[in-house]
Amino acid sequence: MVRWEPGAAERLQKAALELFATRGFEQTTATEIAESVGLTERTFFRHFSDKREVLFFGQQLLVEAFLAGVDTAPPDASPIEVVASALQSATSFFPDERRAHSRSRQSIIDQHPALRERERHKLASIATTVADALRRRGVDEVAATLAAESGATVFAIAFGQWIREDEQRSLADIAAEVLRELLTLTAAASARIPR
Amino acid sequence: MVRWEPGAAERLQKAALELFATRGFEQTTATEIAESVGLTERTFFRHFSDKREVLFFGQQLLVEAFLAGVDTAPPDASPIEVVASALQSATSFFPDERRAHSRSRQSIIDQHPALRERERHKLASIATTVADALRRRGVDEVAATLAAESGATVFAIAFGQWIREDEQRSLADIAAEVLRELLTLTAAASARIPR
DNA sequence: GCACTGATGTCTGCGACTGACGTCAGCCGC
DNA sequence: GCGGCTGACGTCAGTCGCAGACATCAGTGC
Repeated sequence: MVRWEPGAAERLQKAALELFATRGFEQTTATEIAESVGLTERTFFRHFSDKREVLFFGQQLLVEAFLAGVDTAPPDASPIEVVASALQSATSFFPDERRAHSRSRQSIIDQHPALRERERHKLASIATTVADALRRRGVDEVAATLAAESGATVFAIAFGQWIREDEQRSLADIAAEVLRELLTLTAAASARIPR
Repeated sequence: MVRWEPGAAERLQKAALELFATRGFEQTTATEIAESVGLTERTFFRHFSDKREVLFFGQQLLVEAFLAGVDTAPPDASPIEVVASALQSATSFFPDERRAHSRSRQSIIDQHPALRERERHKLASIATTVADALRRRGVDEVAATLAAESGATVFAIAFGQWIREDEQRSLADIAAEVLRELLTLTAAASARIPR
């Protein structure tokens, strides 16, 4: 007989997701989430630094997928090529089986400005992490930031498209196309904006 | 004899800036800010939706500067050219006289994750607004988002460079160079990442 | 057995924010 | 010039997010 059920954080996250979906984010208190899985509010805040964070539990794995993609890029790859590699690695983190789950999770986030703010922050911190990794490869400050932020933008756009109701393509395919569109866009401008 | 001094929001912002700089953001309560200018906490929250927002009072003018730049771009301009125009317009919003003030304000923001989160959110909402304006010009969904987010990234990088201690160039000049670097980066990749 | 650790509960308090309601100068129509 | 209306503020009371301090006790190692 164990004193506590294991996996408290996971149970809290699952319960939070359900409660947010039914009652809404603001109408759900941390105490309710905790007690619905037999824990107290205090324990909730031991696992998550704030109430919003419960929705982002596990994101570290996505960050690591990005970094793995950076590391597997060939040594002579240009910054954007490295980012393309990171995108391919990161997108494989979302197989089609996760699509439905991602959709419902996203619909909660989209409904609450505070959650969108946190989501943006998470994306930005991924970009920062990727930029650091690029700098370690010798890419200069500005180029590293530009490339990493562009990658994050491409990821966000592709993800948004991936969870649309009528979308069939894989996230990786969509991301590759969006990146291609970015290159097309800038190429068109490059000819017309002189030094 | 007037019942209240005018410009409550401005006075609150000024007081908040000073208190945050001396005591720190978390160590300053909304009540303290309000009472330091002869108002109550309740009035503080009537002017600002939350405590962080007091630092971003007036940002609407920056958004309008971006939009003005979008509107003054020639009708046949490519999306990135429109963004370049928006950047030139927005950067003129920060003449060199504002550099010192921007620096001290930024040092407060940089010290508190919650404030950085809000700042990111503001930047993202600027990008969203610019993307909407691009769409109204007939630019398609993905291209509009990509161009607008790229513009926001360029702005953020340029702004960060502009407030460095040893920096002498104008914000507009820095932004133009950063944008040029983005085009160079993507051009290099465009040749090597096939369709 | 026995000390030690780590995840949890309990208690308590602060501060961010909100809704409801009261106040009163200035403006506006008559 | 008078009465009603409005808008900016104050007052009061409440909820909830979040954190510090300390107690509890199953499991683990010795």
